Amino acid sequence: MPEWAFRCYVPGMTDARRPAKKAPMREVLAEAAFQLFLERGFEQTTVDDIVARAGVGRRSFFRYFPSKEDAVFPDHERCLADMTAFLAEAVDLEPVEAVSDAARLVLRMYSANPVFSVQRYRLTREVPGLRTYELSVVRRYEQTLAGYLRGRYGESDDGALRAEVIAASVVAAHNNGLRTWLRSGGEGDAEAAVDHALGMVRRVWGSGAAGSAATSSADGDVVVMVAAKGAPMWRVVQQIESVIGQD
Amino acid sequence: MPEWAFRCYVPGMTDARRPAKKAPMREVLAEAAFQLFLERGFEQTTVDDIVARAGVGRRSFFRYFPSKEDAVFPDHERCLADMTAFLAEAVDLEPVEAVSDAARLVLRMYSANPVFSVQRYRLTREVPGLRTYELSVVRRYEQTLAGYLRGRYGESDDGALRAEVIAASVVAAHNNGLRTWLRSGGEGDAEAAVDHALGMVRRVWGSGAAGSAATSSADGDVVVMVAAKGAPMWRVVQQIESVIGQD
DNA sequence: TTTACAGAGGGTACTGAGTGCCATATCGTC
DNA sequence: GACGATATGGCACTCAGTACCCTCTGTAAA
Repeated sequence: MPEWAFRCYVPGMTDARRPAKKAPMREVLAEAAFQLFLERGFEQTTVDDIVARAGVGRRSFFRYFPSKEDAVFPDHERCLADMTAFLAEAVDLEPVEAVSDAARLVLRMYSANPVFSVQRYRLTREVPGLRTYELSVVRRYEQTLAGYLRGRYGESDDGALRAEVIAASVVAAHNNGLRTWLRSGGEGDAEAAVDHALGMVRRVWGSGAAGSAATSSADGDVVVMVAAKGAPMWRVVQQIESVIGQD
Repeated sequence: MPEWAFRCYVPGMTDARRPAKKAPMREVLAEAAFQLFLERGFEQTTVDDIVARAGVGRRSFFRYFPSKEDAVFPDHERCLADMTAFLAEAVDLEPVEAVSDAARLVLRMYSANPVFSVQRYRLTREVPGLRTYELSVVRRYEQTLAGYLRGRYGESDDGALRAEVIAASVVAAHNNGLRTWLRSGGEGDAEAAVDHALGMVRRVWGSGAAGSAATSSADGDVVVMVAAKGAPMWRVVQQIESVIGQD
């Protein structure tokens, strides 16, 4: 575990990565905590153990991390802020594209520190308390995406419902790709795995899919297509895309 | 809060609802806890308060509930078991239909005790700890659905990915409908709200949608349709459905 | 009837997370 | 040097959750 894993934050939307002349206590604590968690396990490590290794007072830990779990995910707050900022600017993007790109910000945070991310993934898988904590983090991302989509879709056509379902789909697809990469030990191509997973969501829900497809079909607006009886709808969609040369 | 709210469990798949001659301690505890949570708040109520009102020893509380939060959701374990049992039998249903019906089991648990469900909803909304706990419960439902879909879809065509995205969509749609009903104070039609929400998911992901549609179009397999440039894919799907007389 | 046993509940003491309060640096500023 | 602000340490407390052991009660075998 290189100590810079706790210092450098990559999605680089805000003012991160000042060289940090005195190794801020937050990072010292996060590193000490994570090393101990790897050595003896999360539940077997007390906050007293952490502050002892970090050489600081116990009270200081809770000044920087509201709970022991927070020390395992020291970067999500910033990433969430970046996502919010990104979406605030994303007014001209197609909505599903926008939230897909927003999800990619999270992926980039993980893939920037593969070793750390993989170790954390294995740790989180083992500890129920960390799994629950991670759920609450993921939920905040999902609500951020849903809030954005609600704003874009407005009240029309079950906008709120559509926003929530799409947000859930994007998060599920993103996490599927991310976990595939994490299970590989950080060896494969994380971007490709997530792009592939998000592609399925974009094809089903995105308006860019049909839009650019129609544009790329020089003949105009008429689509003629043959569908087999009993074909599932997602396959029909795939078929439309292949007919009109999408993807 | 009628005391039967803690006794009668409705989705009735297993051996529930024995009259319970001596008011089992688990229900006594759940009711005492819930009343206290409503009176003075969740965090302001200690386990000692609960066992004092229930007139039992402190140790007994943790024999029936692994944590304080569990006392707020005393019925989910059983509902989860019912869902698992239901899906184990659902081999002939179309997969998306099956998980939609499975989700309706959860809804039925809520709508069986409207007053209790609405009070719990308001309580959960206020208490971060309960929100997090609820997330972990919802996640278990979602994983149950995803596991079933994985089994149905197999390894082909990104089966695992599709399973997770659909499970997430179904859960999101279900929760949207459920929350709509809960926010209404339990006045509206819960089934209708959830059916409507699940309909959107079924139309997009279900194979029954395209299947029965193609079947109902007497002309055969050829679908001719006109799509406007830049139309969103979900609207294209809607259009296909209306063209071939679906829904 | 006595004994053995099992299962439900009660009691006590302990660990450890998280909080509130106050004391103590440390640092820049006037 | 005085002063206020911010960062940190120390202490005491509450409370959730657990380990261990006790009592009681009902039941079945001897």
